[in-house]
Amino acid sequence: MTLDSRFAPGDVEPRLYAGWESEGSFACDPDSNAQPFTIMIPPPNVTGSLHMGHALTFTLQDTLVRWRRMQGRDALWQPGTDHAGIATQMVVERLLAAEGKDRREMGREAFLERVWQWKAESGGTITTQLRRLGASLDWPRERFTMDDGLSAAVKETFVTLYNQGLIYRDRRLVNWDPKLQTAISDLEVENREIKGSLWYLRYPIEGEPGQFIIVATTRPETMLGDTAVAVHPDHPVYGTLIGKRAILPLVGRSIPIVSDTYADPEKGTGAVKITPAHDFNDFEVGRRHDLPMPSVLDRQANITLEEIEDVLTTAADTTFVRSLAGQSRFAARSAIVAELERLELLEKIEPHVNQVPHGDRGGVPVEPFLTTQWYCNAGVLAKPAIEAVETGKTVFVPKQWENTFFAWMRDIQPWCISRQLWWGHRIPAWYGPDGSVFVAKDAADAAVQARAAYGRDEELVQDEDVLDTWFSSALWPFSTLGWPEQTKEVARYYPGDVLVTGFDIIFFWVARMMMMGLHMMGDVPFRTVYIHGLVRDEKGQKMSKSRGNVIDPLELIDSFGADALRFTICSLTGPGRDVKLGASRVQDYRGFVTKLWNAARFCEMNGMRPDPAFDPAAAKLPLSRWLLDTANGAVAEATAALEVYRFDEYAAAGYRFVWNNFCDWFLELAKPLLTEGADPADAAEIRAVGAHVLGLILRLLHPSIPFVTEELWDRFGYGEPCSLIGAAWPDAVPVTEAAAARAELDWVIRLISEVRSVRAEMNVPPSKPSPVLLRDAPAVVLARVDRWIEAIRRLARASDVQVLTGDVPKGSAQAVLDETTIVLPLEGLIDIAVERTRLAKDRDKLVIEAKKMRQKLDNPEFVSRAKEEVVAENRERLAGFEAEIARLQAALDRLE
RNA sequence: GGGCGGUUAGCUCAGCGGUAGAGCGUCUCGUUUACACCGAGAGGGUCGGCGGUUCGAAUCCGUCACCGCCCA
Repeated sequence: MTLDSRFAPGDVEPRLYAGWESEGSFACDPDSNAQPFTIMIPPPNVTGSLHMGHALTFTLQDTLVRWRRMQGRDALWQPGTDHAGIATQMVVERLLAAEGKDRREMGREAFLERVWQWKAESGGTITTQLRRLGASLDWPRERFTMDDGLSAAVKETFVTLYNQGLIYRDRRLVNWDPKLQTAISDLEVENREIKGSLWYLRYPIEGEPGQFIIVATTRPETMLGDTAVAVHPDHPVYGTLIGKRAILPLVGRSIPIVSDTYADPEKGTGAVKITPAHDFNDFEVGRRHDLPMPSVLDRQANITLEEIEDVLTTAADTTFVRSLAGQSRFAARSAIVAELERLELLEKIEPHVNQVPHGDRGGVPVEPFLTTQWYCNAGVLAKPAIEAVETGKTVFVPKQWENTFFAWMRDIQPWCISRQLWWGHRIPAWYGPDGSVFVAKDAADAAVQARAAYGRDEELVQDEDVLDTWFSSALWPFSTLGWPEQTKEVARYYPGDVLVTGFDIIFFWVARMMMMGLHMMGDVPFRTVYIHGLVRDEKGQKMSKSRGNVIDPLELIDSFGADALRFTICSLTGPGRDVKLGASRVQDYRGFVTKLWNAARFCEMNGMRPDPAFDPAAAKLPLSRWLLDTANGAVAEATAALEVYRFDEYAAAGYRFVWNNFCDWFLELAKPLLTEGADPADAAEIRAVGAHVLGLILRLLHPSIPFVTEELWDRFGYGEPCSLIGAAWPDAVPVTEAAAARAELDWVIRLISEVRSVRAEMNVPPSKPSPVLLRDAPAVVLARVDRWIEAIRRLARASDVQVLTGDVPKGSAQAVLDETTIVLPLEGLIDIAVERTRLAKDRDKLVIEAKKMRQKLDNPEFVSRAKEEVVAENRERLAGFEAEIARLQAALDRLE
């Protein structure tokens, strides 16, 4: 075999991924006896391409899935994509616009055909890209929210909820996006701070010439639809006007001045104009006072006069008002303000910052708009979902997010589920000639219902609207498994184990899956919700096209390999933290992949080969036992970290073990045992244990860096090609006399480190080896020295190691290691003054520590109140400090 | 206005009652036959401020400041 000097991810990754996929390594097995482990992918938009947020969430999911699969679980990572109603329709409409076409000219059927065609051509982008990341999704099970099965689930759910009265039609204000010309839900609205104005308008009091009530408004353009002025009952000035009437300027309508606590006496003038059809608060006021609710904006948010025609016939300024018809809301605002100013009905204008609702897709201000829409009674569905989290049937990690979930769910509003789009699940409702509604899974069913209702066949027309995309997403945890059919997948893989997603999606998706899962399936959709942060750039800024700081994960994969990107993501994913990521971080972590590769090369060069017959319990050498014992610790740490979703700790445990234990010490200390002339039995054991632990490392790290580990696994022949993905997660092995091995290796490592440290501080060049003399060394230390003499020579640059019985040679450097004093005779190479300073500094540091310790122990409160073991520990430490201080002082004295 | 999170070494972050840590960067030294995407060593912090609880606080409580998110 002979490994290349560099790992080449670009060559390896596609080959291994294809290997895994073709061997069915990602597949779950519904017939197996193994305990299932299920993760539902948050279906990316079919329009999407892989961005850093995807790279984060899918790396974490893949790490979990690969780990559980190695633990022997029957892992299902369910793939699929979302039809993304508005987003997809916008993409295709843009394409059509480039061709000079418009969907309305094409008609619904032709347009939908075009969207499906687009989906067939371009909808696979993201799934291809997920493969580049190494995501081990069960691809043959891939689903799409608009495929036949999922559409059946949507209809089943809609009909069920309708029959239960939980889905209904209602005429009320909705958030209307005038650009997309559809209703949207509260969640799809984002408030943006806009610097605007507060206009103070004078409304003449009816029958009292020269008297006005001044209203303050941020939206003068909607005044045409005013049907009242509201004043707080306790208003000091305007309170007396309650019950009188005002004349709406321009329109001439006589409107009541009503008493309502909604009018805040502190704000503006304390009097507000009431436009029930164009403001959520005003709508409520309108209901309370039984006011007319004329709309004066149309679907495109242009002025329409249709609903105020009745009063316009007698209007004061008909010509002006008629000129507004068809104007945009923005143009109308300017025109109205100018006209009121001309009429001296504009009191003043104040600068004002207000929150303006914008559609999250269209990006334009949304309008409250009075229409009939379909609603889902989320309030009823939320109750069991809240309870499930309260009782721990579903747990959020970090737990913090449960508060966010509760806050939203306890105040949830009716969910507007109808959209005036074409791309989506068409609402399964049909209307008879008299407007009667028949909700059914298909037209035939609806016809049957209509016949029963009318006593004859009537022509039915299906509702034109489609459902909110999130309606079908809410069913994802069970619709993908075949529901409403009672498949074995539904029985086996529902509920899922963990949902991994970002906090931005808790309301949109997590909450709705909880509601639908509990209502339709009678159980929560997942046991755990792991919420990760956002990916930000290196400076902590949100990535966005406008900032120009977007990093493309595919470019990072091209440059550094998928493993480097994945390991970086794992390393940086702490609990509840955003991930700040730049190319340099990925480059840094690539170093770890390279390190692992080179360690493996060394193993290979030194004849370490997998040996299935190797029994760790039979290892004799302290070095072997120490390595096996340390590996046990790393496995325990890594496993514990993954169990609690600490990806950072999992990565760190692997990093430390590979770099600081396996490479820095095991391989270095093994070198003398592998040279010619070393004991062949020792060499054989070291080779076997090295190969064993390398195999363990590959298994331990595979979930986060699947490619390099699989490549090494295959090249070394630990198993069949592409078999690491299915190998067993490592377990602790029994290690004979582990404590003794730990004590010995710990001592060797500290001895070498001490000698290195002294030499470096004294500026002894590595080219000048020196003898290492040991003073006051007990027998156990001398025995160790005997065993480790070669390693100490190499790693501590020692020409020899000897016992010092007589005086310390002139010009020696000294250091204290437990009861032993290390003496480096370096006459001529070191400066005695520097050595004195160095020893004194070491001593003084300890003196300060010892003093603190003594003060603590002299405090009777501490001794009587602190835990016994803490007191004992402090006593031991103080004794240790004092002994070391004495030895350092002795070393200083010897310098004279 | 309400809520949440953050503030620890130059940077990114762990630690969350009992000896202040890691990675990266910095500085010094070094090519010793896996690795310069390397090795060895070193320096670097009154743990945001102020109070309190405790024998003991980076850690618990209160309060303030600043930063960031979410909701109104």
